[in-house]
Amino acid sequence: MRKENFKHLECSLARALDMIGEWWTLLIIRDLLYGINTFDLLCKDLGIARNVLADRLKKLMERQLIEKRAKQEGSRRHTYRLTPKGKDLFPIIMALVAWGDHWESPHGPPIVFTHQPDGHPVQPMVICAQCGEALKARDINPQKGPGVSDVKALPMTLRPQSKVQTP
Amino acid sequence: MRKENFKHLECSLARALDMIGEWWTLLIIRDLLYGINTFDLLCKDLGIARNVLADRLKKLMERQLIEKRAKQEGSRRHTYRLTPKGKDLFPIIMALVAWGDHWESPHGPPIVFTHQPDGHPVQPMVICAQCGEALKARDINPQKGPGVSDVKALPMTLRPQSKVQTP
DNA sequence: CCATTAAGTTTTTTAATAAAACTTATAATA
DNA sequence: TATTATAAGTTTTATTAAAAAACTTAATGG
Repeated sequence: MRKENFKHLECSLARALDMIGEWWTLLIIRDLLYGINTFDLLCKDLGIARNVLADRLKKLMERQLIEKRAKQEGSRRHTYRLTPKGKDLFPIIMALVAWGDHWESPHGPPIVFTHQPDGHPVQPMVICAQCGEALKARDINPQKGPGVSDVKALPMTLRPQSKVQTP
Repeated sequence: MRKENFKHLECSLARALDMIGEWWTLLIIRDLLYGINTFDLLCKDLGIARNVLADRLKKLMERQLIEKRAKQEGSRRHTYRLTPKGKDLFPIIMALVAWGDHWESPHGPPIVFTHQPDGHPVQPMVICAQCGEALKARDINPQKGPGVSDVKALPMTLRPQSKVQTP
């Protein structure tokens, strides 16, 4: 049967993954951040099949994460650019890179990112902007929010008749 | 042909996605964080097919993001738990949730996460732990790191003969 | 004007997903 | 104790997506 999406879940993680959770998508966004921004460059850099790249770019445009611009007026040669919505994924990509550096790079990071103004190595960390503390799972509690349209689609722990205990 | 992995890329994002980039995987980890931790509970909560869930759990165990424990000694009823490596994805999940709340939840967030000790709504933000600044793409520059084993697998912008310009 | 490049599309093969039925063992209940 | 229900998968079949390579169409560059 058809590959499912996550629209049946009342969850912003599911919604985010519906936008960028497909195979290759986050790597395409990474490349656009690097300035690798035409169809053929993306194709060559990632080693992605052309039909798959075409599909992903189309979906990313529909979802308004990227846009396509003609290099010259009326030309069919294009450049793909991230929209603000797409650029806003940059910090998350950096956090994933940091996770990969830490857990999956035994010989040291393949890429080091230097941070302006003084060029120190960047060290991504997720904090709560409200209180400044680093995020830890045990300090956080999920509750039903204002955007709920179907209680049955919430995670079990948040449904009224829930018998599952949070850890 | 077989669905590719990203081992041909010298990039910690690619390595992270090889661990958690498959369909469903991050939602399974989210559920484990919520305390939804048995096969049947996961199955029911997510609406995932049983064979796919079995495949994902097996891979997550191989990759040491989760582990399985018998509820009682010798029993076949199990509980799945995140390892430290798996738990370390929590801040990233929260950052993705925040992105989804911001860009994909026009009626407000479906779930609000309160933050200890005073229960204010959490507001995930990625900063540089070194200098304390919020991460912005323009302040960051990628450079070849110590873990590079094949220069041709680096992103085009970092290869010696590169002609692509970073934006 | 001719070769090359860019940006896809089409075709074919292979792999992954979904759904439902099935299996095996354990736990709860009458 | 016998019966039923639950848990944790596995198997089977149908559908969909991905990979690779060839093909198309238009625009540059020399």
